[in-house]
Amino acid sequence: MADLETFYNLCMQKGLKITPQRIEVYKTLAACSDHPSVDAIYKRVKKVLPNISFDTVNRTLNTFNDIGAAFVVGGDNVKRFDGNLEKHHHFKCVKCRNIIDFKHNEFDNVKVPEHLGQMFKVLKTTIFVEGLCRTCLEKDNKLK
Amino acid sequence: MADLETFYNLCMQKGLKITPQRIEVYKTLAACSDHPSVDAIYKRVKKVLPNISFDTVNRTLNTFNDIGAAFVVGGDNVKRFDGNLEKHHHFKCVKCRNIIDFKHNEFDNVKVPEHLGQMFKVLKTTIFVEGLCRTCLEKDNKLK
DNA sequence: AACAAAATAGTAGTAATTCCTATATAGTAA
DNA sequence: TTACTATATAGGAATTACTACTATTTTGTT
Repeated sequence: MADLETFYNLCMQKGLKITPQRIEVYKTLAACSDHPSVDAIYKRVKKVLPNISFDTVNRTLNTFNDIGAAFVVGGDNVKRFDGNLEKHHHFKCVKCRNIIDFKHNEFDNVKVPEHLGQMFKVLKTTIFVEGLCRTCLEKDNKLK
Repeated sequence: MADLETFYNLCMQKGLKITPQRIEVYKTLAACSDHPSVDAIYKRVKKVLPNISFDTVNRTLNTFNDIGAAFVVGGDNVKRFDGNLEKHHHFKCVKCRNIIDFKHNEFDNVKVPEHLGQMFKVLKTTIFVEGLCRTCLEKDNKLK
């Protein structure tokens, strides 16, 4: 994730006020290498700002998502945020629904097709692999 | 989505019983070109099977996801199902969170890296593009 | 036709997320 | 600095999505 100064600029550009809550949520998310849920981030931020409310954390994260300072991953019950702006890709087990990051340089420079680039402002392109993880595969085999 | 006979075979292979509810959910999902939520599918199926319960629809869709007869898309609050097994890719607007399908032949034969293929049984590989759709872009510009 | 395992209907329950409103704060301009 | 206005926050209530539970029904098989 980018540094705080970039964050300040982004906020000013979007007309968002810089508040201690936003700064702390931003720093917390930036320090995560996993895909924390809102609740997980809330608990961590609460250690620094004990009075912060769950709603504020949730609203702030959604705001970050809107302005492209964070991304939502998942597709499951719990919304998870990805503050890792370093290029990486996702594998998702369709059974246990865990999402695992992986890096693969060849995937990092995928060219978006012309017609899409004209219709949308593209912020991010990732490869999304779905299948069965080893644990779920073994469970499947045992059932037979 | 594949035809009913393929569905029957898949069920037998996995030891799942073939019920009118499962058949109807399958047919309904197959007829959708969008990404319906559980609730949307429930409402449609209810027209044919008025007594079906929400729980059954939800459970059935999750079962389909488990056996690879459908996929979950989204990563937002509401779980959405994709019954379109034809090769296609997704664009997601980070702001309004709509997911739009697009086809691009060059994306259809992405090779999964060696180490991943060894760790997981890969069922599907798609390109996931995130950014801002035209509507949201225009709203953003108006705010300034 | 009878049986056992699996699936369903109809809630009730749980957990995640958003909404509401009074209060507090950030950024701006005098 | 001070005052002002728009925005943001805290706290809790409300809403929504999803899952769990149990009695009953059904499937696939003897």
